Amino acid sequence: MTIAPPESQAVLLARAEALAGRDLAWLAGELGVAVPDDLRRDKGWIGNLLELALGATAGSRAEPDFPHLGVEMKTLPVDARGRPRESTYVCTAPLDGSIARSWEDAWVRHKLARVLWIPILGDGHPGERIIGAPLLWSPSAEEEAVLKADWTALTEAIGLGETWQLEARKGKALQLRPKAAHAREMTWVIDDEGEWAQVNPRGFYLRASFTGSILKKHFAIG
DNA sequence: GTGTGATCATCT
DNA sequence: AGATGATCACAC
Repeated sequence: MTIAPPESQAVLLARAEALAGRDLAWLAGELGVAVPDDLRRDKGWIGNLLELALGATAGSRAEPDFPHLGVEMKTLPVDARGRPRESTYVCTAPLDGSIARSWEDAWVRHKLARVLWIPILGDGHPGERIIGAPLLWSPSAEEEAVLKADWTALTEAIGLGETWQLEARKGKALQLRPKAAHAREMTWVIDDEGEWAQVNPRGFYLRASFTGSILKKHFAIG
């Protein structure tokens, strides 16, 4: 079953809102998709299911999920208290020198310019998890300032070849984490002594505390 | 092999 | 329990 791409952000949001409160087993049934018993071997199952349901087109290409709308969709697993259970993957971190020269050009910034967050409630059987109320979001001035500061610091460390600094402890909101099939997978970088070196590929992730603050800001009872 | 979708597994 | 580092599946 294929769903046509939404013609506007309003339509996209309306579609997402119509799914809120449903469980994933229901949605999978509507789409003719089998529900796995757990996500160990289907880590992207929820994300792919929601993309299908909302009419995303980009697939695994390096584009927003809704290219014509400039919107990226991300599911966000949350616990009973409404706090994100995991960090959120944003995109691959370029370690090879093809780094954007400014935050304005950064891939991370474009990815996060407009995001449709879809909270997924529960941590039990995938089919029993509930689709939450969606949030069509753009970073506030303060949020963008934090992201920019983190990105600048992390990018600087990459640019200087300080490979030992490419660890998850850095960054208030944005962090670098391994992003590969396994730890033996390597990519080439030039280290701080100008020598070629091999390191595990990294990706940019949003800390759960950051995505949690986004949800809290928009859904907290005033 | 790289990028997209993420969660798992382990350590502190 | 929360964070860090490791890992799984699929498309191209």
